[in-house]
Amino acid sequence: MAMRGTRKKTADKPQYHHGDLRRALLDASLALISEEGFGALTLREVARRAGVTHAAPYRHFADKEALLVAVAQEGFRVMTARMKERMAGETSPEGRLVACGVAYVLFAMEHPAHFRVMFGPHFTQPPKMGPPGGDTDAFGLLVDSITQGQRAGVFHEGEPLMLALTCWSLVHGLGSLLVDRKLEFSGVTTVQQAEALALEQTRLLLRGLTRATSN
Amino acid sequence: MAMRGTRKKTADKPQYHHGDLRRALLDASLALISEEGFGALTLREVARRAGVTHAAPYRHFADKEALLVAVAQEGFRVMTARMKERMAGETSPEGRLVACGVAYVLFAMEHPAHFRVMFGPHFTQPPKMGPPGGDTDAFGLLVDSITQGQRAGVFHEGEPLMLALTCWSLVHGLGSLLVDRKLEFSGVTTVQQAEALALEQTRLLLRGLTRATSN
DNA sequence: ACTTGATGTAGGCGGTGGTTACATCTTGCG
DNA sequence: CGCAAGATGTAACCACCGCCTACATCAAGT
Repeated sequence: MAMRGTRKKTADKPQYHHGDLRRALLDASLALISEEGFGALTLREVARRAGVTHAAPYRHFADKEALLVAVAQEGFRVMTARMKERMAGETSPEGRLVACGVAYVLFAMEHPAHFRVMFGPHFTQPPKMGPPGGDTDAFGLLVDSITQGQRAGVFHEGEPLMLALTCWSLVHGLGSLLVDRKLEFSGVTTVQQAEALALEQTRLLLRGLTRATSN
Repeated sequence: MAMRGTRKKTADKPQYHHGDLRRALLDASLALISEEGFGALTLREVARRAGVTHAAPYRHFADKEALLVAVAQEGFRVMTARMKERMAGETSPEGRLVACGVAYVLFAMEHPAHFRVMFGPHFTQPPKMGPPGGDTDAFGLLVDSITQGQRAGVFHEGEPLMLALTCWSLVHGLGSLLVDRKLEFSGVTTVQQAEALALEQTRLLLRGLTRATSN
């Protein structure tokens, strides 16, 4: 009963069974969440989109939650990388902090499915992140940029954790509102508009963080 | 036969078999979301908790989404009322703005199920809110308090909509993080702690909003 | 070649869910 | 008192899901 070539419509390179099903499953999950929402994420539908049987994913993920955990971890890696990349171009503490926040919002806009999984309420156990300073420690980058600003004397004194939470709240709120399309009434839809808005908002908060200088 | 004593005492309307099934369904939905999460919200389980058959809810809600819409609208009413109540005690523009933000976060902590439904991503059509100034126009309260502060000369000039979006982002982010239990690592769990944190955060942002002179 | 392990297929089991059609009961009213 | 109308119960339909087992296929090493 050899039926070969059933799944591929075009005779692409005769890959292995699938080539990299694990990657394909992750991508299918992200596309599915982006297009149909979190509630539509189903192992069977993910397999369908990847062009395999509904049992195949179990060769790569123990169960549905394991798939979600993988998505979340990948999300934290990508987000942290984006932040580092964006902060690298800035030298001043203010610039680095703003870049950090803008990167967060940009990540939400460009990877909404990752964002939803990472911060959504559907985990029995929070996916463990790497050690402080690791490639998933996004929050550490934020705290560091604040303490550096304080050491440089440009930021107000105060508990760094609390200040970091404030910054996080701001960008997480903006990111969430954007991802969930609650700001469309205000005309903010494109990535560029979101970036501009993030820039304005983070600068406004920055004004409350910095010491006596006017402006 | 004894169906009279099973329900509430405040008989504002003649009560039928169940008394007020509509109310009971809403309450069951809220409890279910709070306890088991949004994904566990199922019409059948809601009916189960309300003590009726799984088809009974259709006498009160056209479908599952209609139930959610009702929850969301109620949420906006309650949130707006909470804001007004909390802002009433304040006279200064700064005080009113802070009260507005703190009320938002408190609402999220005290009504997490409402909050999730109101701002969650699972609506085919956003539930229509009442007219500006109505009992569901929470965002209007925010914008008003900002324009009043500008008129009084204590807030920085600038597009009120953009400033309002910034305030909204901050409190929405904090509310979301609290509701989704992402701040437990920092030890913030109780309502009082959340209120204190909201107060600090809004005041920090306020410092960026106010003009040079005042503290 | 032949074995072996990873990978994917075929099919099924037990269960849930939204929804509808129709029967039954309760209530308020004429 | 009896009945229409509304509120709830019963039963059923159909789709889908998560997970599991048995089996086929393929790539590669010896």
